[in-house]
Amino acid sequence: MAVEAFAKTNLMEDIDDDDDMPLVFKRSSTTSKQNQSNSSSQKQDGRLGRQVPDVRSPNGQSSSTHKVKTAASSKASPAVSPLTSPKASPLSSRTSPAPNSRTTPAPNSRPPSSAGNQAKNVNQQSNIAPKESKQAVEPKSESEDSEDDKPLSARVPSGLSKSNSIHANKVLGTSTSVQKSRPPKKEDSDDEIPLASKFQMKSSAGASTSKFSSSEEVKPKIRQNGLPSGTVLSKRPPGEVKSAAQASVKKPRLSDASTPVSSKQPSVKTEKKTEDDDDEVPLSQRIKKAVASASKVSSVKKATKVVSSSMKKTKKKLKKPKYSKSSKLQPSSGDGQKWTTLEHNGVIFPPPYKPHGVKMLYKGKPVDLTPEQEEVATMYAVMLDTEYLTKQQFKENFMNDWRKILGKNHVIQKLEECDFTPIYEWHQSEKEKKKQMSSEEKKALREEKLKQEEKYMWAIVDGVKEKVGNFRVEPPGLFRGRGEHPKMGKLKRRIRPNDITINIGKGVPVPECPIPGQRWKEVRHDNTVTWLAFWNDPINPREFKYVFLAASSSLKGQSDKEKYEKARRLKDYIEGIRSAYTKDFTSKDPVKRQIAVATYLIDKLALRAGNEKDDDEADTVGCCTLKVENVEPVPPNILKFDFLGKDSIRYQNEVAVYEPVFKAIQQFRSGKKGGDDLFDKLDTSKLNAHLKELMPGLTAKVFRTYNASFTLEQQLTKLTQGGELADKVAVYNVANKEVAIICNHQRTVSKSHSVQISRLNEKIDELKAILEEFKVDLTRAKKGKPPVKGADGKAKRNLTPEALQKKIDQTNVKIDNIERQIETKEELKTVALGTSKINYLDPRITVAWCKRHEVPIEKMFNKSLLAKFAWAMDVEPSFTF
DNA sequence: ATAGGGACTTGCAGGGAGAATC
DNA sequence: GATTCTCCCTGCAAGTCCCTAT
Repeated sequence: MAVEAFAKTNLMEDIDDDDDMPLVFKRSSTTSKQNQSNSSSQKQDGRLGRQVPDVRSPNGQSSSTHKVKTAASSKASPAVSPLTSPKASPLSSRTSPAPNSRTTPAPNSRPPSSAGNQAKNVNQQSNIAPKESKQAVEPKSESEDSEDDKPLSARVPSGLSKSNSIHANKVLGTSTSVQKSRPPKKEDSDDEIPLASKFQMKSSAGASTSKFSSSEEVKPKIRQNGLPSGTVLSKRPPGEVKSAAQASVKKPRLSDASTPVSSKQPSVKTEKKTEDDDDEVPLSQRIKKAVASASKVSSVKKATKVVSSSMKKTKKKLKKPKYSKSSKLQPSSGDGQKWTTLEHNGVIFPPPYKPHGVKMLYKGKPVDLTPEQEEVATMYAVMLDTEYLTKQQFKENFMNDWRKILGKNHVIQKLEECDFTPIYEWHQSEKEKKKQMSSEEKKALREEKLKQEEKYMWAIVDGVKEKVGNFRVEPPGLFRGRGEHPKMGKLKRRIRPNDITINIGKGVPVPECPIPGQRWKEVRHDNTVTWLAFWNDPINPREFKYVFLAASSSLKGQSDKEKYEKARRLKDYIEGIRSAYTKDFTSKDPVKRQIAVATYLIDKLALRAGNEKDDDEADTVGCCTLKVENVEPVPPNILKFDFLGKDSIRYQNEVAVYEPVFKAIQQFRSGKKGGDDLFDKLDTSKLNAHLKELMPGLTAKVFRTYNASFTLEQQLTKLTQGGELADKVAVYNVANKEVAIICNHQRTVSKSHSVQISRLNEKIDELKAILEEFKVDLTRAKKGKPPVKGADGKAKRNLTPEALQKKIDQTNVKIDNIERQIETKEELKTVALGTSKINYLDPRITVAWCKRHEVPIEKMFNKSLLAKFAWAMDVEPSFTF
């Protein structure tokens, strides 16, 4: 507990430290006051004729300007944007607009590839012949860099769209044309920089990190992670590798309580020493250490067998051992060990139910309910104004579960006779009361909550204080499945300590069970996993709910980095992969043919893999589970996609594909019914197994990351033209939007959307009326006449024609601005930008771009993202994905 | 080879804080 | 100062993919 107090102190210091000063990447000392000072409520894309949402700095300062001209030039508009979208259809200009323009952006909004790309596609035939599919595709060397780095659609030659010439593209995926020159490899990755020197870079780096003095490094005994940029220096670096002894620990079985983690748990102090020692060792050396020790023990450890053998395989196939090193030997994935010491305080439970005593009605009469019955009734009552209550499935499931609590002979028998309104109204008034609380009261409440939760918010992982992600146990409620989920409305019962398994380091105190008289279900000491606790999902008892560290933790950061490194590695293989699947479009082996087409769709359209689903899940599909009815071939070569994907989000798209793909799809469909599997010889494990043969570690989802990050970088490179800070921010948002569209990241239109739009339209009307008056006054002023009286009947000031003209111009600008605002709002009303930023865009692209263009990184990343991407902050400005 | 357990990432919605606007 | 708007955070559902047992 002394530890905790101590750590807390440091935490507070660190927090105090971090907030106010923006981390600004500068190339010269002149970096822009001007950058920061461009302030207005909106920024616009002048040429585009639309606005881009404002981006605020963490202190809330708006950084937009009204005079964004170059931000996204006409070229920048997605409507005419070139090349990067995987949805970009070769026949885009021919494809008729789909009913839902949001979900079918590609055919209509994607332009042909740029002239440059056409040129690049001239020499299509690859030097690299398609490999036998049993062999990993040869990664191409850096010097072979070609257009194949691009997402497939980015490479689709414009000739097709212009001339509808499929033949022009027949060797799709095999081009080796020259892409614009890249920086030398050594600049590409900071992986090769020894950790120690990275730290030096950080602490002595110029403007961007100068506010963090190196003295911070020696400050805390327990270093703290999970804070934004300010704490970068004191956190355990993502690339850190365990010491030899740590790395050699056997991977234990989950249930193995005798996990051979060092039996003598070091105190935090001791731990710190170990850490510090390790910190002094450059990453490369530590990797060697880890390799040596890992190889020593692996042969005798049962649990590590698989990993070891796959490592061998990997090493053989990989041309670039650095990847195998970084992805296989670092702590988060090496021999399976994720941590050496782990301390935390367990989880916090929701408060027990407090009965309110408000009686619901049954057949118009008040009913007495026990607290337990009332609790469930209240869960339902508070949802009266949601869509769920229009769904029969929800009501049925609810009633079935509630009935169990009411008991067989309860007066309440039929849901239709229930009137929950009194409880609903009580709940509404409680909400209103809460809303009406003064800000002091609210603050006090918040602080009280924080005080209760503080101890659960942090874990100490290998001596580093890390934020815990979800330390609150989920409260009971009614299950809100998405789409038509068969289990919606079922009661999610209360989770108790004896449902929860705790994972914690050996030799440290087991978290106290916060509910007196109860105990944890189990305590494990499994250092091969990152979860701190889990319980069985009451809705799907076969599934689990985990408590993990927060996204800002080193553990998460490390795996995040590995994810992007893997995607980045794909660019070295993509050419071979594409030529391999292109060849297989016409393979006689139906399995090969299906794999080829599926891979093509995943590559081209960023589809998800599509695992099989049970009957008790919502009926959604991904690539491998597409049904015949989900893909309609429209001759000569259009595929119309329409299906519900993850979260029951509809995917609608019309894409022109190459003839062999089109034919293959027709063939896969023939003789099948609408509900039959399109890829009947395929599932995700077969597909992924195949992909792994092409590139170690490759799975379907890597394509999504690759295409998203690649598109971002392409768009940024293409669209950034200097200009004001706001222009650049606008460019970034345009690029971000491209990616969101590719990935089909949608959101529901906000309730207030139409109100907002009509308000803006009203404003425009008002301004137009004013404009007309000014015009009349101007004509009169030119004739030396006084202005007409205002709408209020009052006389107006005499103005010179020049002054009036100025007013007219200003009003026109205002009208333009609002019109763009409307356009942007409409464009983005169903597009969610955040998801791609959080999950798909390699933050190093953004950071490097910010550094190159002197954009403060917090214009792009909010506080959470800064913390999550702490590992990416020291990337070189020359970084390319 | 396959099913299913297990661990982790990805995704959307809702609510609240605080900034912007009136 | 009140109201509106935006953005961010949190919650938790729903995916992916690996691994092991059969």
